[in-house]
Amino acid sequence: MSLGLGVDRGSPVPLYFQLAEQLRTAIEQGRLAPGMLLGNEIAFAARLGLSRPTVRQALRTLVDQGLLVRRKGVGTRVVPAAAAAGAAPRPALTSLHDELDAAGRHPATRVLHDAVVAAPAEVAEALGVEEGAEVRRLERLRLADGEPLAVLRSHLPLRGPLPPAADLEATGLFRLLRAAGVVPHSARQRIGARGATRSEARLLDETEGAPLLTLRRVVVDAAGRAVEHADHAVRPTRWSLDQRLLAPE
Amino acid sequence: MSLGLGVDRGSPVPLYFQLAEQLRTAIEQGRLAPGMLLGNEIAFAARLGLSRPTVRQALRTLVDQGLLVRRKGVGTRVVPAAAAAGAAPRPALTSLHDELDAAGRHPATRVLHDAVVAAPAEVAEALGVEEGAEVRRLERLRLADGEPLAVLRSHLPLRGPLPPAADLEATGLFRLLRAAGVVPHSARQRIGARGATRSEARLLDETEGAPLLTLRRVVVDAAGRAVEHADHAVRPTRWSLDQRLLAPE
DNA sequence: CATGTCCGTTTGACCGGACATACGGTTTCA
DNA sequence: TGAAACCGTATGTCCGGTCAAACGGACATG
Repeated sequence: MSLGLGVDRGSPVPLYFQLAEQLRTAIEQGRLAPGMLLGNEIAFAARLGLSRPTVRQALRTLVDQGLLVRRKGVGTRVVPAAAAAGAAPRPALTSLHDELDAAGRHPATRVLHDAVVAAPAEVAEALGVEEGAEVRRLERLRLADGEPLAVLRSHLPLRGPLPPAADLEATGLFRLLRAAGVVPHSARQRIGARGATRSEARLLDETEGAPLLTLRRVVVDAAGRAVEHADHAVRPTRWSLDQRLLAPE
Repeated sequence: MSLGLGVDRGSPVPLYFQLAEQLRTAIEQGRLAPGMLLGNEIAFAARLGLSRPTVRQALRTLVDQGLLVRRKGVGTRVVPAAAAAGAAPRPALTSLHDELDAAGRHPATRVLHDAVVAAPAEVAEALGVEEGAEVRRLERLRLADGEPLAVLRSHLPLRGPLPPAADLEATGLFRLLRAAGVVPHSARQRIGARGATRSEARLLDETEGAPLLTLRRVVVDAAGRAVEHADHAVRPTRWSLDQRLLAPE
């Protein structure tokens, strides 16, 4: 095979994970061409000194990510386009702040509004609190490289110690929540578009009615408690969603 | 447990799949409350007359879908919010036509343009053909319940028998491609927004500059060959993207 | 009273093997 | 010559078991 495949049993990193990572980089670097590869899981496992379940676990993660395709009676093939598509795992619940950070676009935040208000009907239902119950309303302006990027409107349930407003200008909301022990688990997200309101236009340096990308999401933690109800409006000329989709079987 | 759990060994449906489906419906119907459930995989497996790996395979699919959370030394818990979020598997590469169909919104299509043209630079690169090579350019107007919904612009590589234009008015492009033996495998998608051009506005019954949701995707098949380069513009007042996101570990 | 340690429990990782099923090419038969 | 039957091969499913790692509470210690 001449690929530098081989696992380190001394490492605390699970064997299946080591193997998956090595295969992924091999695919992305083009050292693994399309065609019948990795032929025969059993022989492959024997060559690596691993058991078949372990090898299968590694292959499965790559199949889940669309890098490999398995067919019964044939074998496991590499999807060549995966290399071009780059390392894009499943669409994940990410933080806009961290995303900008990772892209090297220097995020910054200005807190426009931060107060406890009575929950509007829609927010109350999404957060699982009674209508009119007190929630924290947060409105922020997110900038990237100094340019206005998005208006972020959030409603948070009043639970536990809340992050001080000052910190919100320094880092992202998700990171503060996580530091406070609130771990986001999953979210429902609706993506749409609409024209900018007058105030949004002023904040975002756009004209009234200019097209904005909208993200409405409800984030919950592992216990099922609502963490955040967000309603964001983003300048589509400065940011867009990039996703990788897999066809269902 | 008093849940109607039990697998049918006579069925051709895999045991782990039967179990996963039963657990999923139990969760969605609220028959499985949060708290420590399914306690102890080993006992659970014994109770069902299955082996632990089989049970774990069932649990894993549900964990992947965000319905369960496992913690070492604690157990496997049900995520209650999942019930509210509904049965939403990972974001999949779906067809707009089929999506409307499933929602009972009676999709229809008008072919506005269908011709072989020289590939523009961007399209050529995305499709993996040389710039200026011949590709099929397709422009369609998609309607839902008789109302204009989106302008669909596609570029298809000239390969194999192409679906006749007449069929395009009757059904979706994906279904025709699949019938022709071209199976979509994965796609990269970019979601944005912009103002409607004059011609789009006329087609969609909007005003010029009205905000539109844009989808740009490159679809590839399992062999890595590009299947379609699409550039769609959708009326956000009539349709929006609904997704369910999972937090990474 | 606070802190650190031990320990039972539960999932995580890994191994070996067995049989079923689907695919693709070959061989055989009409 | 064409189509049907056959067979090798690969993944899919399922089983049994072992050891490690992490969590949470009880216990002992300073």
